[in-house]
Amino acid sequence: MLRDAEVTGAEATGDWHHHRIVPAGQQVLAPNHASADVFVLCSGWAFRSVRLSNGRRQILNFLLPGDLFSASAVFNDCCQFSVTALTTVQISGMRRTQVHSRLVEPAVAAAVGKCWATEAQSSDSMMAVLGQCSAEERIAHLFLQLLRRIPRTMVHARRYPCPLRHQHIADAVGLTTVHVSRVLGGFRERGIAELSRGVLEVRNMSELKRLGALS
Amino acid sequence: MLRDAEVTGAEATGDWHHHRIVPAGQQVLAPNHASADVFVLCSGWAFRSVRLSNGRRQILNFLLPGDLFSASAVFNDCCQFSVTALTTVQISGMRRTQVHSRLVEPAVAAAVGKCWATEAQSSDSMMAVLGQCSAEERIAHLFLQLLRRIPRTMVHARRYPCPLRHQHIADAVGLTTVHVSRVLGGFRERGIAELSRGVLEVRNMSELKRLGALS
DNA sequence: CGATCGGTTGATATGAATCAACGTGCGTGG
DNA sequence: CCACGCACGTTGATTCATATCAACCGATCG
Repeated sequence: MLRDAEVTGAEATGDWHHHRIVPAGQQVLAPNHASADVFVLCSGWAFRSVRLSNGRRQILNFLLPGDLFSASAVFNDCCQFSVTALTTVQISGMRRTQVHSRLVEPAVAAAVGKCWATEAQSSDSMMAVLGQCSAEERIAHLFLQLLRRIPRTMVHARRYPCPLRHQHIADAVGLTTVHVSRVLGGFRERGIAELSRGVLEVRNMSELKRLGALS
Repeated sequence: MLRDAEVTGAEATGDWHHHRIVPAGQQVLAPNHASADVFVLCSGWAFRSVRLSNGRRQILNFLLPGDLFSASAVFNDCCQFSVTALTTVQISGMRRTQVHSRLVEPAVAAAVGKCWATEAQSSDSMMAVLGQCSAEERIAHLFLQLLRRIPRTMVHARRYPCPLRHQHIADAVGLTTVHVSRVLGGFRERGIAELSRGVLEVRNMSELKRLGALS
């Protein structure tokens, strides 16, 4: 959990707003601990996940710069998920009370509402994918979701930065790493997409969309 | 969609609040239509679902009396899901603008926030179940979630009202009706639970919890 | 009385998991 | 600079859970 001693930058910005840097692979937020803060990811990639009693892990979503850890954290002080850094990340925390007091500003309320709606839609489509889609469709859908969110400025010649390992994909879409490897091998053979050394290269976007579009 | 001609009760309560009755099996809310209202289920059961391009349907959750169709509808006027009545239902619609203006009352804001947090947690656990659990675990988890929400006053001798058909269970947890039938047969044989003619009878709660508890 | 719907059961097919071996790149320490 | 270990990915063989196909049954309803 966030301990005061770990917080940096609080002095410079006032006590309602502070920053922290977490190296790749480390847990950023532990589950089932109350916190007075609402967190935003400022740089790097992270993911939100839960650990089940059988030891398995479900990745609930991936966090990119600008994402709230969870929009519901605006009203909820104790979250059941954990957040883990995928790359080195920079996070910013704001006091929940401070966020609440600014909710009277219509622009702030609208922004939170929009964030909320986006998250809800994304959860809904993930449930549909996990419940109804094949392995290929699941992975294609995950890629498409990520592609839409990776900033244009980071993309050159359809090569998208994407620091996921097979294990992350497997835990996000409910497959094993072995099967993820086979499916990605198929994508590569068929000239659809190729994930290698932190780069996702899309070779046939329309085929990827055909596989991964839900409706 | 909701047409004004279908709205009943608006005269009695003022134009910011109206009721409607929908018979079992009918669609209550069509996907991808904007609406100026936020809806609450007042009586009966319904479900929220999406239809995929391959024709398959994912039930996202079941709605019981008191549930908002979706908490995010408070800020979002166009939803991608549909809502269908499972039994005859009574619904109430409130003008979104009216809800917004009441959000300044701390009690209202807290209620919406709590509703939001509950929905988010439920989505998260559904994603974990769909991604990581076996057929038995999925169905047990669904039952446990429902049991917690069915009002005590409706329960006699561990017999819970539960108007789901196998098809609804199948679409909610991502299985076929045939396999749902086999799993429920197993539950019956092993004296865990029995679903028949709209009643779910729990015979061994601790075993059901062992199967369906996530953590 | 037939038709339809929901549920059950058996036989078979198939997609993904599991088990196991191997390769490759990379950091670490000798 | 090399040897080693380790994490990650790939591939093949096999197993297993669930889907699919098909037949049948009982209840309900026009």
